[in-house]
Amino acid sequence: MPLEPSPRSENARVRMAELSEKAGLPVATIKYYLREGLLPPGERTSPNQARYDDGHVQRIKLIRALMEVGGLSLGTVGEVLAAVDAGEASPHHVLGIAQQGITASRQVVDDEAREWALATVRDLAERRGWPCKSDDDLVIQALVGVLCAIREVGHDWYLDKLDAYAEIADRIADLDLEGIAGIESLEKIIEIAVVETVLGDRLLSVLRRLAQQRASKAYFAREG
Amino acid sequence: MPLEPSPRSENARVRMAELSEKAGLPVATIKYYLREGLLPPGERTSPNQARYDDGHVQRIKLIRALMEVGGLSLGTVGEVLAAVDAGEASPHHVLGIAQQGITASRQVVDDEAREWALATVRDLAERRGWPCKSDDDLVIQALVGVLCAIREVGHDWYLDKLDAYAEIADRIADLDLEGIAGIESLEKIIEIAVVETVLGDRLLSVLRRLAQQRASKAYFAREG
DNA sequence: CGTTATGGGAAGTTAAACTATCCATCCTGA
DNA sequence: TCAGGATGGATAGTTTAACTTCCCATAACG
Repeated sequence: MPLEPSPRSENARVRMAELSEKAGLPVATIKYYLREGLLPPGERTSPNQARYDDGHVQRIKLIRALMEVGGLSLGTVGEVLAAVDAGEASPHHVLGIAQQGITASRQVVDDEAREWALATVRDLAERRGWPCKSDDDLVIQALVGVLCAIREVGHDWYLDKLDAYAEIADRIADLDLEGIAGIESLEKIIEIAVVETVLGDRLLSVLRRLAQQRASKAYFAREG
Repeated sequence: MPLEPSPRSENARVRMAELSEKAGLPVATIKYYLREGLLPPGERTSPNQARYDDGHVQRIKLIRALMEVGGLSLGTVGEVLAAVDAGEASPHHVLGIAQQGITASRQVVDDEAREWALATVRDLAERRGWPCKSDDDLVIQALVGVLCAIREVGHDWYLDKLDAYAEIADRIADLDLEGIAGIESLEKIIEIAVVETVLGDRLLSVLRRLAQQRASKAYFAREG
């Protein structure tokens, strides 16, 4: 057991083996993330040695959370984190990337359907006073895709409730904003926005499932 | 152009080529889905010929929507649809499968963290009057995973808002239930529940993003 | 009755996300 | 100081998912 030098201080500069242990990932995987640029290189101590710190551990945990909980691909995580690091002008843009990454390659082919969806979105946005400038905004595109999918699957009735869901979305957004209020660092704001939405989407979806159980139990008031 | 027999009635029994066209998928892919059992076999017209109907088209569209919009893997789609077909006793169970499929393989390793998350969930459920019987329920497990991920990533503050999000989840669930009220066929109910939640999660997440743009614009009241 | 399509299955492909193996240093404990 | 395990860096190999391609014996069409 030749190694155990660092006195385990709170923000220790550790080497690969310990980073691997703290992060709960095999060394080979961490090396892979380094190669892919998802993880910044360690701090050099000699031409071919390096140390890693708590920032690396946090970064790895964020990567895994975005993948495992948020369902993003490693590639999308890379794009999102790169945008975060770059302090990309607006959170919207960064979140657009994540959104795009989640709602994978679904560009609607049927022109008529896309036209209908676009009109629906514009109407909704106007009713709620939402910004809806460019039709080719990533988020708008995603919404168009979702709307078309719901229609294709034959559940148009569901769209009658669009306004009701939109109102709820407004309340969620207000809540989300509280998490950002008072923070100045743009980079921090963007990271919070990413966590809040990517993980928060999942959180809300699970809570929704639990609430559905409560609701259906109350409604049917029999075995369930 | 040797074929064009069916008079294009509304619910025609078509053959592979036309099914492929209506569904917008290559023949080979449809054959693959048949092999995998995601699609029921066509109606035989001779020992090795078959016809397909609108049910097949709908099924394919559902599969694609669940994959592309809902982000489920083909395997998860298969499990979910099998459960739907089997008229699996409760919608909860079916949705649990989907939930599990979305929030991939994230079983928390750290015992202490899991214990904390479980306690948090139980408290929350009690406050809201939610059912929370078995700790090993798939949905509970998913929630535990999400909670741990949020904590690991260092955004504990986010969890202070758990109750606020839970309240919103309750309102969503009530809305969701409207879509099911009045339908008797259990199988239909389950399908609606699946569509409402898998596609509905995504719908809500996109609406949320749009609402966030509105909210942040209003809050910062400057460029963004 | 010759051409084209079909159902069915085996094998090949592509991409993502790792995992394994090398090897020339490096570092550490005896 | 020096032997042996660890490290950084790179290349090649693995595994799984989701298709695609290919093939062939049988069917259907004109």
